Amino acid sequence: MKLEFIQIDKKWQSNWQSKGIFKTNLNDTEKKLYSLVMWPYPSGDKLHIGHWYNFAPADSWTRFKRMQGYNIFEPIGYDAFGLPAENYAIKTGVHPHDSTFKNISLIREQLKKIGAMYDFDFELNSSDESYYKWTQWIFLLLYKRGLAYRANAPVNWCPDCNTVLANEQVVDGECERCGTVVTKRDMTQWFFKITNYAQELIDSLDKLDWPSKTITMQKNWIGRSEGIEINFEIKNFDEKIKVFTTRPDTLYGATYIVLAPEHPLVNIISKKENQDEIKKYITQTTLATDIERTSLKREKTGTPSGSFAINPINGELIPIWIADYVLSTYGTGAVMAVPAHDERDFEFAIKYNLPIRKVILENGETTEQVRDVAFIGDGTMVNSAEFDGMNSQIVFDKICKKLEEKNLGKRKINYRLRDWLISRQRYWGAPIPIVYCPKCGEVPLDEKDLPLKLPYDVDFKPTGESPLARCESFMKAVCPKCGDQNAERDADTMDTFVCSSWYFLRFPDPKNNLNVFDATLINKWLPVDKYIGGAEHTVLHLLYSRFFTKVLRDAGYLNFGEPFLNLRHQGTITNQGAKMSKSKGNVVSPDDYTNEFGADTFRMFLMFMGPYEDGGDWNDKGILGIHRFLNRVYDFILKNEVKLKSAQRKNIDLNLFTPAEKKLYQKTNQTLKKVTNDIEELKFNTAISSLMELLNLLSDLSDEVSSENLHFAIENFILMLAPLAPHLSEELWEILGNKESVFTIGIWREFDKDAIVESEVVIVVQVNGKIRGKFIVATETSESELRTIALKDENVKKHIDGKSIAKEIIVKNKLVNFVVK
RNA sequence: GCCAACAUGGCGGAAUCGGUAGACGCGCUGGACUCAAAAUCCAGUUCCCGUUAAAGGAGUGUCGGUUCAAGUCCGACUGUUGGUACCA
Repeated sequence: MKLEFIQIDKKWQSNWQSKGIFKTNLNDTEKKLYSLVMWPYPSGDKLHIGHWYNFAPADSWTRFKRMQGYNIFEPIGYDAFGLPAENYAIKTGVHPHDSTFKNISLIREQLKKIGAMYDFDFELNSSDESYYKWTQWIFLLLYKRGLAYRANAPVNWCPDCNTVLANEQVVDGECERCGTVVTKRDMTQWFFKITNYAQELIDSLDKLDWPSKTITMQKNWIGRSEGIEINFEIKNFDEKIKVFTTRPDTLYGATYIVLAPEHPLVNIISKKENQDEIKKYITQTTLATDIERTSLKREKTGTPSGSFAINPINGELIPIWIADYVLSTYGTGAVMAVPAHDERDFEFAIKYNLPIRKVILENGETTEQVRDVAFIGDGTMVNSAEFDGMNSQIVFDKICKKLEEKNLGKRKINYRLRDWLISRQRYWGAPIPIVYCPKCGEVPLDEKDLPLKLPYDVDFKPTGESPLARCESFMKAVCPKCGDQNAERDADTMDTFVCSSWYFLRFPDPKNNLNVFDATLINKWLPVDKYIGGAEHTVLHLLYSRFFTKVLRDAGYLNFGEPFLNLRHQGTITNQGAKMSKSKGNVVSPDDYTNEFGADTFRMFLMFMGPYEDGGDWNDKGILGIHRFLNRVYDFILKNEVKLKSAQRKNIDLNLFTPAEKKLYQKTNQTLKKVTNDIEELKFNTAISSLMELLNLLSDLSDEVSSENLHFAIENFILMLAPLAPHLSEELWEILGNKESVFTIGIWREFDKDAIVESEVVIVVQVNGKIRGKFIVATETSESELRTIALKDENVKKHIDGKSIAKEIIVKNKLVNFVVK
């Protein structure tokens, strides 16, 4: 039996390919549906369970939509640039280009074994020059629009990967890839101005059909906060300290000011007698890593500057401190400290014995009461002059107004989002299309000179410097502007996320290599209608892709601003509670299962394990259950082949049905309804169990129903099974005598609305909420009748006897409940 | 610490609206077939009491509440998972 399944897989995979039934006609956009999974990284580890868990159910959903009549587009490609290939090369000497192209051909074969509808004519490889030409083109577009700039800034550096990282790639102060503690470096690097789109990236999230968790995470990452920038004068100095606060209502409670150690005013305003301490303090803080510095467990430290600021609202003199709990990278790098109403300031004030002045009272609190924690909520104002007694939320506006009128402050919106640092000091990526001319400075390449090819013969051993810098033939350039022969190229390559954040735009027209960006097909086929992939890309790929799409829209190329209308995440499959990884040695290979049971069993088991969006811990115990089920289906149809083939096609007349036929017909339609709803919502597990129920009923009734009725039920059964177990279903469809594929567009059936209504229902009889009896009646039996029947039940009588009925609850088609005393 | 989600048999998990808890599958037990095994088929399978059956009791993390009725709604707590990390 095993062997047959493998053969059936092969037979239909080659049949589909030779007949080209899954080729998409891109000119037909009438009922277009662009279904996409996040493209895989072609590593040497090949496809793992996680890929299967992403791709196979996504394909099942897409097959279902095809059967429902959609013209579907389901392409696949490879996110081929990146560190693993390069690290592998360093270890083994195999060139990243060679290993990547080899891995791609291996993975392509594995992908074909899933039995998905991928049209490999549309396959993409981001490390191919025909692809990265356009990655570079997008870079130039951003450059021209003032959205790509080079700046010297303290950047995140991974000492192990020997490259800088984007903020999004630093997780808990560690490199997202290798877990090495990230350090800071001052470097001149390329940035994309994603911050220009901060507000729109938040606003348009509301229009998307995305998991709410993902939307919240993106919002938090962008981190919008409304507040005011307040100018504090400094006693005896001309300079002012700009402070950003979201709580202007607490201004009367500000008892000191804090500057980040990196703040430019630190050197200017430090009093002589404090300078030694301050120098010592700054050295000490710069030695600390970001993790140490931002760890909440670490006790706050600081040192006084010796100078004083003037609170603009009341003229009060308050000391200026220097402390590293204030970050130089957010806001203005300086804060007004309100210890009574901010946890961090409170902790600091306690430690250094700074005054704590309450200005907001919690409900029922008195001014005199001493708190042992900061109160950060809203309440009634005290100690705040004319604002006393008012609600703090109202005072927020009043103080802003007052400061703005006096020109002491300006309302501002701050974002946590930083610009996207895209330079990487590595070899295996898309080169940056910029040259540096001794005369003209920074000059972008001309579009017609793209692609700027990545040279093959490069010594890519990591030294902390970009490998391309050591490749003379690459580095030497002619200035596109003045023709100077001594121009130089940028030795860095682009972050792979640049490559992967626009690939969905490339799919509809992958062969187009004109020198103009032609978006005709893109605008027809996008946005992507269904995007399924891991949740780990929430603040990386998914945010960058949205940014690029908006830029291209603003440049007039695209007629849409959001790339993915509907997004879903498959859950994570763990093994013994841990994420599968090579280093932990807990990776489960899908190949072992597909070789033993075939693709249908394996993909169906993945879907049956539990809710798709939950994932779960790997356990292959149940796979035999699915395999048994598919075998039973196969055996059942072979056993009834003769009867099925003798069936005459004729109109169904419910009135002539025997009870068994009626029951089967009803169950078939009920299943059709359930499976249609469930697959649509990616609830594969319950769709499969209802198919199992139908098969159980079919085996019970097959001898009692006419061949026509059996044929009807089985035909529908195979259609419903088809998206889930495509190979076997196609085989069975053929056995039934069909010439066309079971995946013919629009073949899915509508259920018979009249047939799914139950003619009889079980009524439960309760006494005081406890079940004491059941009976079957015709649907819609009247309440009074239900009451009469319920009271006849011997067991019910027993429980009512001797007591009086205080209340009767009768729910039609459901239950009768007697409340007795 | 904060935010969010979740908690159901031996296991994975079902349960559109508050109305029969445990669908479906795994596993297990017994039986049929077989020289035997595998496969397959049939029956049983939340727990306790009873045991041929009926009847009864308990039960969806813990405690409490609302309701004729709570896995489902409300409150508190515990635990698990995911996110986040001094963002002023």
